[in-house]
Amino acid sequence: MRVADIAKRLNVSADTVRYYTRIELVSPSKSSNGYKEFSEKDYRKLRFALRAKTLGFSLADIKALLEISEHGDTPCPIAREVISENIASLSQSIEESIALFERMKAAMAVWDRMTDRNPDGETICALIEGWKEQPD
Amino acid sequence: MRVADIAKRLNVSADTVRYYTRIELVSPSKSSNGYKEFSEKDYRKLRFALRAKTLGFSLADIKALLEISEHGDTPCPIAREVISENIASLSQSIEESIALFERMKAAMAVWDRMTDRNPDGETICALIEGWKEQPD
DNA sequence: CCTTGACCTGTGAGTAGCTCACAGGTGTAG
DNA sequence: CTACACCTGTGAGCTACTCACAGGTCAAGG
Repeated sequence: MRVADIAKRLNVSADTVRYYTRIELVSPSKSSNGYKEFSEKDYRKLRFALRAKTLGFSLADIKALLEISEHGDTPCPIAREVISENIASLSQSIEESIALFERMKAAMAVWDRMTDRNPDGETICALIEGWKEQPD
Repeated sequence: MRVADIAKRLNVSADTVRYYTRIELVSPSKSSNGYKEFSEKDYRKLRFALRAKTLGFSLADIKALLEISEHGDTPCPIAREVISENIASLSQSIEESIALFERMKAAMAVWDRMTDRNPDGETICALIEGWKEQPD
């Protein structure tokens, strides 16, 4: 299989397959004209990578898991450890995103209230504006 | 003021100030030895940038707002437009993050149930594993 | 006047995970 | 054999920093 074939089978872009090859998640052989030639094993590795990605694994983590597996060991203890860390950090980043979301909505709300009374009011902006207050 | 002074006043790292200068959010003059020399106006611009960032504006957006403002126009209509778009995309990305979070927790839960019965079970891993199923 | 040494400086490169631009190769129809 | 569509690999670009590094600055001490 070449890049376009395997990309279609995996339902991702050819560029993504090329990128995964570039970071050596897989190392396809090269045909005489220099084109990448993917094996069935490469396909399964990439499929594994895409599945792991839906669980939030980074490509670096995935690469490590594949290497452990290639070594004959089970990657599972490490997979669990990683996912457990990821759960913690994702939980935190969701909270931060929600806090940001609230700030953004609050800013918009202030602006909406202002425009009721003051059609050309730019008051939301004053929250962040004001760097020009003095001439210099 | 030099990099370290302004960084301290803004409570950010000197590298951040240097970065903001590099992307030309501000363009401090240079003293004879090549060091950046920040004015009070630069300080206010950077303060504006940091405030806008807490509302989710990207540095590219902020740069645009500053340029509009410098031109003598009010950046507020654009600021509102941008924040409104950002609210939509952030809302979506929060939903996606939560879905990911659920998938991760589900995977961990499967693993927990398995280990109750099967101390060395690596079943969570089977969810993503299996790329080695055939020898090749 | 000189030197030590702490601290500060600018610049270049690295991060994650692609995506895009680009010059050139391949393969098939006519 | 020549068009021409399509495919290829590689290099660079994206965000918002952060870090490494070689060298400059400056006050204290000799």
